[in-house]
Amino acid sequence: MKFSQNFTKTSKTVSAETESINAQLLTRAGFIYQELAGAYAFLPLGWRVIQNIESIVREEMNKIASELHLTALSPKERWQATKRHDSVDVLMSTKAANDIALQKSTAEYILNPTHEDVITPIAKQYVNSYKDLPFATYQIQTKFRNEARAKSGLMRGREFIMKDLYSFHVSEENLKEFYEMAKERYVAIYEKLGLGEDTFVTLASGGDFTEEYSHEFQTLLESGEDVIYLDRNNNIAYNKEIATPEDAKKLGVNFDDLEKIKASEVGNIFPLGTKYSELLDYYFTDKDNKRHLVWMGSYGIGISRIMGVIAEKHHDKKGLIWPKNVSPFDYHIIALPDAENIQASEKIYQELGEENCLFDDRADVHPGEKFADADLIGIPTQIVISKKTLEQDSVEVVDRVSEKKELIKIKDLKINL
RNA sequence: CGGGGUGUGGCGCAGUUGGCUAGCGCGCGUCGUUUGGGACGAUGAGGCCGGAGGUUCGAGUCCUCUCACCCCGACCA
Repeated sequence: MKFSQNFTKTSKTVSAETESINAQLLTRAGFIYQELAGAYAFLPLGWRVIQNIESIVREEMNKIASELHLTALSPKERWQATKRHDSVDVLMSTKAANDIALQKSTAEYILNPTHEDVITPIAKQYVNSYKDLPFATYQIQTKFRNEARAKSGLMRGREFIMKDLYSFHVSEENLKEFYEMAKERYVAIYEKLGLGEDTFVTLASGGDFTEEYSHEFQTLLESGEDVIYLDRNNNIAYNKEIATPEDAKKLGVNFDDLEKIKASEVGNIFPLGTKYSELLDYYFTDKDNKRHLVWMGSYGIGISRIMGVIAEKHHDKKGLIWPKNVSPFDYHIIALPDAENIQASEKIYQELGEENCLFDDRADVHPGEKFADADLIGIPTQIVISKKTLEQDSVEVVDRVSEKKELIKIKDLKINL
């Protein structure tokens, strides 16, 4: 993409009210635009990051489930059926203004905060036999939760993008098996996202979903919203909300030796058991023609929150620093002004592939501003092209992190990158 | 939901005990100069100060209500 084709701009300043690093940097760099408290538009550069995160998630999820796309709206009856209509306080609902005005209907629609209540009736329509179980399906979609207090930029929104996976089984054992498989896929995802080293499977309460446990994936982060109790060597972690000396003992670790450290939840998995199938009368028939409740699991990953977490973790004074796998582009071509340089750079841009490059083709912008913009946007590899480099048939390849510069012959560029 | 804070051109801000024509920086337009780390000069456009009501000869400034956003806490399926 050419810089001149991107309609957003970078900014040197951001409101003094904006405290969170991810909101500051992503806003200044033109990745996101705040529409209201806890709801952000993803601008072209930001949307590419989201899509990169999504494709990493898809790659792993497709190994264990099929992708679908559920509705964002649902009838309120869906939520009444599971008794969550009145118990879930973050529920957002809407009515059709015109229906109200014309007194045609008073129907209330829910803006889905999650989809257990929605997917289960669908599963029930198609899968009623042990022969069709187990199965799993997932989607990536915008969720709506009326958080009492939206905060910290992308970290806690009222509208956010989430990957949610649901699995259905004939037995607890079968559920557990899949649950472990999902856990492995999650580990692989955070690895690919460049968060692997700092992300720990963390035991947490089952919350509203289940009386049992659940597992969270917590990424160590100074600005995180959670505190976890961690034993790095044995790879054991608890969420503070449930950590007790007794639990620690059960796992053979000394409670007092656990590291207490701040983290941000980037995913969670719940063994739902038969809670929802009971509420929604979801049974399957076994081979002896006996009816049993379906066992279910639910597995989430906060896509947009991950973008926030990455921004919080990977930046310096100058701006963002994207891990290669999620960076909006592979290369940031900085063509220093002078029409000739820019024209010459055009060929390199084509050669490296328009899809892979952000090409700063602005002819009327000073070098310093281009460098500052590139550092702020944070594409890991910068390619500087100037009269100086062209005289040597070369470009200067700069690493965003180390600032190491290397002169590379244009003809060797593809080999060296 | 409790507590604290902030709303003034596109963005970031200043605006004195109420006073005259509401300022500054960035950005934007035009002209010229400039081009390896956020250039310079000239010139110009753009705001009835979140909204409603009130006090006053006079309100960005004081009062009441309200909306929005930010921060701390509670909550977070």
